[in-house]
Formats: sequence, structure tokens, C-alpha cells
Amino acid sequence: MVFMMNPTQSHLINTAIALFLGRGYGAVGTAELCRAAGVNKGTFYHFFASKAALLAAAIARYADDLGAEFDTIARSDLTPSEKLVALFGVPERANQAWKDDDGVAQGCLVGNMTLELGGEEPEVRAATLAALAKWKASIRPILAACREEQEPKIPLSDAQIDADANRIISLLQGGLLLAKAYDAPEHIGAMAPVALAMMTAPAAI
Amino acid sequence: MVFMMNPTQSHLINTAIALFLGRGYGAVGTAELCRAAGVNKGTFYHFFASKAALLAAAIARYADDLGAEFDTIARSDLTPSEKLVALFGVPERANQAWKDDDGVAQGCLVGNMTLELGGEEPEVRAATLAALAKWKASIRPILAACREEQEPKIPLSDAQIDADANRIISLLQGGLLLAKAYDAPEHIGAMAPVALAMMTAPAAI
DNA sequence: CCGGTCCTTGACCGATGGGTCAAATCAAAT
DNA sequence: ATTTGATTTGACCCATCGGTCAAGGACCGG
Repeated sequence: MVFMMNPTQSHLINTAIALFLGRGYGAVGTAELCRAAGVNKGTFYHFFASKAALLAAAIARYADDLGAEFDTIARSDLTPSEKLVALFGVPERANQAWKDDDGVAQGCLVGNMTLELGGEEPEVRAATLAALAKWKASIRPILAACREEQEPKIPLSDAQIDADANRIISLLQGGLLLAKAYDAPEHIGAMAPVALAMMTAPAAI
Repeated sequence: MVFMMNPTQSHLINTAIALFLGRGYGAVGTAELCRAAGVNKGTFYHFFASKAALLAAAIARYADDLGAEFDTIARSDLTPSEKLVALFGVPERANQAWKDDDGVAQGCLVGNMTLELGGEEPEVRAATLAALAKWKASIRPILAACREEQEPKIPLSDAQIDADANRIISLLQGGLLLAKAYDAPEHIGAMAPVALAMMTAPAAI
């Protein structure tokens, strides 16, 4: 999918990411999308079967980009706890940049589309689930290292780590939602200490 | 606003809550709204200046209802920690009920609309901010009691309690987002232990 | 110079979007 | 019984919606 993609198609995807993030799926029409990308209707439908298909592709690219940043953190030489905290810096910086450039914190494409479209548009739902799965895969090793560091003796269950990963995603998305609500990206970083508290809680969660 | 409201208007608001929650703002048209409420277009625009105005009213009612449940918990005779955990049961039960009835967990109207509409539609944004403020007001005394119980000596700063309240809202909304993504209401309750860990963290957050 | 494939054009389609309006109906209050 | 104001009706407006299509370019290996 990522190899040798047609530049027009690629540009359409980038335009979609920017517009859907900023104004939502329903509020952005195909005509506006084409105008913004400098492309004609026919070209749009040459590359994508539908508006929903474009969104699915946009989510996939967005998820890849963000996942790559998570992986970079996971592979860095920070301590597990520092890595955990660093995760929250990624969406926070992105939202701060949007706020500086466009005047508004826009949240996260995956979170936004999940709440706007829910179960409708099956291919979009599939794309969001794939995005969450990818992010969880990037985060899981960090959490395993955190638990290891804390209680080296106790063997880690996969289910436990998976539940932890879900909670970290929730923390990120909860912070992102508040950031968009208040147009204040710092709410994202404010959840990092909670993640830390959760991973070091005396009572096993 | 709540006194002696016209029944037709009230019914329109309830219909709006159900439809916008389930399918999003952009995906539900005024015609469908009217059909579902058994009302004509003209009647709709007799009571509401626009589709956005109806949404604002729907958010206000939704926020009142949920806030009342939070208040009931706050005034109960549970311990502060138990109250904190009980908060998460409210949206979890609502989503479980939707899942049982309609087949899908629908999230939270305020969270859904915040991510779908963001800064657009000023009156909607005002309604969501009011909703968050109301919920925070209900939650704040519970958090103050938790802190009190933990460290009776240290005086509580309003800013600290406010930051705590924001984090609890984030926890709730993060859980709600995952619940909608996976159509699994239990992700909401899964955030309760995190709230507990946060309020009892050895390192002050 | 050819044939074929990929890409692009822009006009066009029926349906639906949010919103308006003049006229009809209803419920008191006089 | 009449007036008055709030409520309700349903036809109507036009812009925009997502999507289609027949025709042309652009670029290829041969």
C-alpha cells in the first residue's frame, strides 16, 4: 500500500487527513475535498471507491505515522517509565502545532472518527480497529518493561498487558478529547502522571 | 428552561438525543428527525432556530440527566472511594443498555459531539462546555473527600481539585471512546481502578 | 508510429440537505 | 361568539450531496 503510491492519490489522502481532522467527516464534502487537493471529481473516484474508502485510507496512513513515532520511543534508550510518559508527548505536540497553525487543537483522527461514525461504514470501523491494534502493539513492550521493572518475579500474563494497553489508549484518547473540548493540548500531557500511577499502583489493577 | 416545556418540543429533544447519539450529527437530517418525532418541518423550526440549536438543547438535557445521577452518588452514604468508582457505573450501565436494546454502545453525547463538531457551531460548543462544567461540579466534592481521607492535614487547593476533576472526566471519556470503538461497555468500568490509583498515588500528581 | 493502459477532465445525475412560508387549527380568555 | 396568540401543517426553495460517465491526454513498451 505504501510502495509507489500515485502522488495524486497520496496527496488526496493527506488532504483528507487534514480536512476530516479539522471539520469532521460529515461536514466535509467530496467537492470541497477535491477543490482543496486541486483535483477533479473523476480523479477522486478513479482512486477511491467512495468517500468512506478515502477516509479508511486516511486513517491507515495516520495510524502508521503515529505508530512509527510510538515505535521510535519504544526503541529509544529511555527507561520504561520515561517511555511511558513520552508517549503522551506525541499527540500533545501535534495538537499544539495545530493550535499554533490553524488556531485549534483537532484531537486525533482515529478518536474523532470513532465517535462520529461508530459502527456505521464498516470499512472505516475496520480501519480504526486496525489503528488501535497497531498502537497497542507498539505500546505493549513498554508496559511489559514497566511491570518487569516493578515486580521482576511475577510472570506477566498477556491478558494483563493487553488490558493495560487498552487503558493507556483510553488515557491518551481521554486527554485528546479534553484537549479538543477546551482547545488546550496540555490536557493530553496531564494524563501521563495518571499512566504512571496506574503502572506503579500498590494494589494490582 | 425545564419548567412547563411544550411536550412536542420536549419530545423533539428526546428524539434528537437518541438519533444524534446513535448516528452522529452530520448523518442525521432534519427530515429524518421530524419523521422519527412524528412532527412536521415547520413545527421543528417553530421551536428551534436551527438544527444546531436543537442539538444544543439536547446536550443540555443530556448533561442535566447525567449530572443528576452523579449528584445522587455524591450525596449517597458510600465512602469517597466507593463514590469515585460508582461514577463509572453510570455511563457503563447506559452503554450496556444501548447495546442490549439497539445492538451498539453509543458512547456519550457530549464526547461524541465534541469530537465531531469541535469548535464549529458556537452554541453547541457552549453547550458542551457547560455540560463539562456541570459534571465537574458534581465530581469535585467526591475528589475533595478522597484527598481529605488520604492526607487530612494538607490543605486542598482549588486548582488541584479542578485538575483532578478534569482527569476524571478524561478517564470517563477515554473509557467511553474505547467502549464505542470495541462495542464493549466494560471498558468504561475498567477505568475506575485507574481513577483510584490516581487519587491514592504515593507521588502527588 | 502504434496500441494499450493509466490518469484526468468536467459536465451531469437524482436525491437530499437545511430552512422558509402562508395558511389552517387549536385553546383559552373575553 | 369572537378575538388573539401559540401551535401545526405540508408544500416549496435552491444549494449541495455523493457518485457517474464518455471522452480526452499522457506515457509506455514495441
